[in-house]
Amino acid sequence: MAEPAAPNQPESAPPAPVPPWERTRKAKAPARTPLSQEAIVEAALRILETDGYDALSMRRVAADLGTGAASLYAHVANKDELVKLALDRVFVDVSFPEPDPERWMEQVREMMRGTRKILQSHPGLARAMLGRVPMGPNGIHIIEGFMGLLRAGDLPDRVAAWAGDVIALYVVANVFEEDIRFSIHGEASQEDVEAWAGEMKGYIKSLPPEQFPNMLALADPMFETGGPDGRFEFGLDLMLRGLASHSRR
Amino acid sequence: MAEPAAPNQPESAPPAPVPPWERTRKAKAPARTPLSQEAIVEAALRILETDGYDALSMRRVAADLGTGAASLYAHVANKDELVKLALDRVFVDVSFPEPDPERWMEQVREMMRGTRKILQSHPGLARAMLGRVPMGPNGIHIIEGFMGLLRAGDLPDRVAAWAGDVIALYVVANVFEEDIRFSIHGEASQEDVEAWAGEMKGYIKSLPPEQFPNMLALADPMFETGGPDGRFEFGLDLMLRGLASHSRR
DNA sequence: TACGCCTCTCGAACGCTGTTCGTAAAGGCG
DNA sequence: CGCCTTTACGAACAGCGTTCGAGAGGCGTA
Repeated sequence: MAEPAAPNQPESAPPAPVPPWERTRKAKAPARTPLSQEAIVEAALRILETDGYDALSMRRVAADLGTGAASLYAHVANKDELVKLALDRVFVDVSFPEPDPERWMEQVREMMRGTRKILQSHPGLARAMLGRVPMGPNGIHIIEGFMGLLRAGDLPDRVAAWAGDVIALYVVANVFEEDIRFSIHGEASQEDVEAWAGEMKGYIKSLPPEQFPNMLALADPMFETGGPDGRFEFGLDLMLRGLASHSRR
Repeated sequence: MAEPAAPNQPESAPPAPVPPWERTRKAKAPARTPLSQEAIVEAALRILETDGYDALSMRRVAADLGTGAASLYAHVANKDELVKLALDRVFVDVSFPEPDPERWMEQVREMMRGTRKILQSHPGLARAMLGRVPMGPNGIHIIEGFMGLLRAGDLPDRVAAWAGDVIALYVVANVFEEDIRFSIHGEASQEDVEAWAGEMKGYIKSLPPEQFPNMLALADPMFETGGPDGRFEFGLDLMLRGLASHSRR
């Protein structure tokens, strides 16, 4: 597929041989399909965005590029590296403000919200981030900016450095968990979630009170969804409160 | 394995037909290989424990049981259910104390340490927990106990309920991240980790100071490993400090 | 211009995965 | 003793990441 006349178009494939005049004209331009690392990474991101992590396979990326899986390996060592490249690529869009000691906590909150949004829009990237220090050319700037915000909080160095880790892990894990819930239960609507929560609540309340007094007491808040961001915000706030207790400011 | 007449032995397979006397003897006892859900779950846990998550495949479980993969599906709907069953099975070993309002925070700490240890000893279970509410017959008791501890902290109901989620997510994510690091870099020894940290620290310190002032300032604590538990304890403490700020006690 | 080199492409194949199907065998029951 | 339900499981399907090796195109040199 993807002969000179129509490079990288998955569904074209005219079986007719290329006419001679076209062939000579092509001799100058890159006649081969212009495969490149950048194109591959972008195709991968597109798949991640539209079809999720499980749909991301080397064969699928290659197919979207109008070629075979083997061709990718000339530009990318393996799938792991591809995912890592995609990860760093997406960090271009994470922004961070100039640290302001007066409102550093709110700034951290905003930065984490933004990071979460971006990870959410590319299901599978969260999974790819876990267990890695994403220090690509873009990632390293993000980390620098994040550390700047934490340092504005006048925290002990060790607290600032380690808290960065913990908070980042929380954000990533939060998105990953959500991804998994999607992939298990399907992309449930808010109503479906509420319905499921209601069911669970009913189940909890049917438990023997003498054996499960605490779950019974907490059944309502436990299954109060809090909207799509409520619980995320709560956890973020919990950690920021913990940080505040370290701050000398 | 090690049955009377040696069924379930992957490498035995005597091609000779079973002698008649043996055959009649068999008629009473369960002649078929005594496959059961329990045996399958236990085999799965054994694999998880010794060879990690990536080694856990239906074929491998079946092979360890001296049978074929298809046989498992009579007792287990699919791999996902198998993992879920294994998850609940392992929760038998999680213990939790009688809530003591005087030291509830320390009790939470201990319970989370124990949970982490158990998850660590079965790589892959952490992954299986993400995105699930592990409410099996055992899991539900664990949750009840955990909620009891949090309630002993005299927190607002919503804070207690949601904090349980957040803290559990943190513990699981922490172990999962560690698992992944293992599977990427191999089971690195403490010295390897220290060596890698030293390398990274050197790299950070070689960065242009005007572009990366914050990372430079935090390079040392950032790559101070803190031992195998240091960072986990720090994160746990961070969240408990946040909880303390909610406590009415 | 012609040739050889060198890089990129990519079909085919390997060994792995989870899962399904259909057959075959064993146990309990009439 | 024979039927019938339950269980076992080899073979196969569709997918995966990755490797190999043949072939094609562009470029530098003669």
